[in-house]
Amino acid sequence: MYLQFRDDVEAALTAALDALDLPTDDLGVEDPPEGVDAVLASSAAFRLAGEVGAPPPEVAGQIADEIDADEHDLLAAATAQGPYVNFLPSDAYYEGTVEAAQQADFGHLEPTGEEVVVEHTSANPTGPVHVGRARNPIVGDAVARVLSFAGHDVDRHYYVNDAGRQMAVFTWAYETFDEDDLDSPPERDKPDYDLVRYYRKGNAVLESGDPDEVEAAEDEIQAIMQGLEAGDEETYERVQEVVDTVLGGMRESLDRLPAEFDEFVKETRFLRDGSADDVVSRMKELDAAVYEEEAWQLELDEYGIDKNLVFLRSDGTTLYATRDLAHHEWKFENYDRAVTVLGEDHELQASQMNATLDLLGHDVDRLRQVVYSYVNLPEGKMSTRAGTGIDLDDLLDEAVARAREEVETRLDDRIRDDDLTDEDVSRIAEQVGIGAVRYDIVAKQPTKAITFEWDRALDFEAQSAPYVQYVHARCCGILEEAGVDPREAQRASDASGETASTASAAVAEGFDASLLETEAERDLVEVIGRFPAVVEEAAEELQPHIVATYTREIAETFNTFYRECPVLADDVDDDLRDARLALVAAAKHAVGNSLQVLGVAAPRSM
RNA sequence: GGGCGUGUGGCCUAGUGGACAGGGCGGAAGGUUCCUAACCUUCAGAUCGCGGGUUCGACCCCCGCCACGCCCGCCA
Repeated sequence: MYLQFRDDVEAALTAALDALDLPTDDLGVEDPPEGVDAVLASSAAFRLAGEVGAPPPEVAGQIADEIDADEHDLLAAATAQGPYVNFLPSDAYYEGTVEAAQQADFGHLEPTGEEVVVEHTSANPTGPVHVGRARNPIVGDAVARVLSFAGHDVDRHYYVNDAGRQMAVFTWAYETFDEDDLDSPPERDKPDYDLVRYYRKGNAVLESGDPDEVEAAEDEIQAIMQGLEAGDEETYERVQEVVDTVLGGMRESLDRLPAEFDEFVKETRFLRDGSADDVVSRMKELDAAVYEEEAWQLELDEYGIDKNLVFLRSDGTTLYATRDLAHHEWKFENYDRAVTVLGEDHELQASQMNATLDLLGHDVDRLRQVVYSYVNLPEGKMSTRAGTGIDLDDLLDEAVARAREEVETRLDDRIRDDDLTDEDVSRIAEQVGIGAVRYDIVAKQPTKAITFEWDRALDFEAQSAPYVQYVHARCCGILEEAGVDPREAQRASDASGETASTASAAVAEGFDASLLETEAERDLVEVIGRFPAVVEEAAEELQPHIVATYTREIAETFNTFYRECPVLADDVDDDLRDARLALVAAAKHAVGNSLQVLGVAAPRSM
């Protein structure tokens, strides 16, 4: 409805400017500040003042006068307020918004038919996922969700680095050492925690072991790398055993977020199917290709990159970057667009790859990156190899434990008589704890640096997931109290909008939105109405934190409504009650679905 | 040294060149016979890193500087 309103405003504005014989290329449509009684406004008068030869307020007046609101159903009036033209919504707009938000799939945009692959996380399978990288799966999953909401056909990929030196080291170490050689038992009974000990042991030996031992190890590591490059099946099997085992453990941790993948794309695939060789041969033909110091390189000066990209070693083997090029050509073949979520330390690489793909004749506009900076500890970086850092599992466990504590202390002075079961307590602890972690990360611009602190990451008050989740629970509480099955309602918002719930449909029947006339109610309708536009913008910009900002706003607005507008009180007239109930259902969908975009659970009770 | 990114009250954070820079935490003071107080209300607190410039108008664009982070391997 908001999007339609925006179309109407643009049409009306264009027509008015045409009638006044003014240029229509800059409509200046924007969101008015808080306290202004309009859904949209235009600042075009500022720029047109010179042309008209009159001060902006006068121009705004002329434009407003030229607009006939009656021509547009959703528009009540266009009024000049100082230099601005404000567009006020009609009753039909409020009615339509509340109506539209009754649908469980509220906020999903029209299918675009565009196939998009979102690659994220792609951490080397060397050990447990730690918090330093946790931004990647959380931001990546949210990006995938927001694109999906925006109507795209989304696949999520994890690119598995199984062909590099790290995995060769790991394989050698795993095959060489025994449990007896290791210093300590695994920190958890999980394969990634088990095997990372071999990786650490191997690296320690390589760094400061007996020279003969190190030399023998290097020979073995080289043999493994050469074997992979040559497509030797036995070597491949040996490495895969380590890769798949560790990856299995990492997946379990990622699933908790949840961050799930449609495909784990292995680097060795592009070695085995010949596509890495193929891209190498085409690169050699490029004008920018040079053969220096026995290695094939690419000069990328024309892209402002003064560092040559080596794409074939002097021993004839490929590099990570080469294989990644083959990987991206594969993406281009199979998808319309590709989004990669990567750490800031990979930016140069990404720009080199972009430049190379461009040289190879690809349309690099189809490729976009979302860059985030790593989460550090107050004492410094986290490292799998060194074993410094906080494991994601530990963070999530602690989050859930603290949330549980919180639920239990609140149990005593609970007003609501809803008899939370032990299962409810566990469910809430899980939803709130993990939600808080996700929200804390997804709500910030990914380029901002984060220093990890327990208390900051696990604050359950104010601008946090629980604040928003609580609003959802309040909505569910009211609906339940009114006789609407909360599980129906819940399922509706979980089902990615396949079917509207019967419960919500029942609420939608016969309400009169014009009864919603207090400021608190109108504000709430207006904020709910913006949700599709928020999804649209977040998808366009690949910035899920925009949705997080929105959830805070709608939560705040709902809380004001909640305080000022009783729904089920005895002295509330039946018609008003129905209208408000519809509004609550609308809010529930807007809040629930915006949380869903972020991958944060929407609890039906807290 | 070069490239990229970040810099908003004590702390964290939002902010398409346009209507008084929004929130939150922490601090101070209040609110629950009423649909969940993980809530709400009020107060104090800002030279938007610094200096220039463009513009009718700059946190936002341009130039210079400072601080911090990341990168600059025939590693991944």
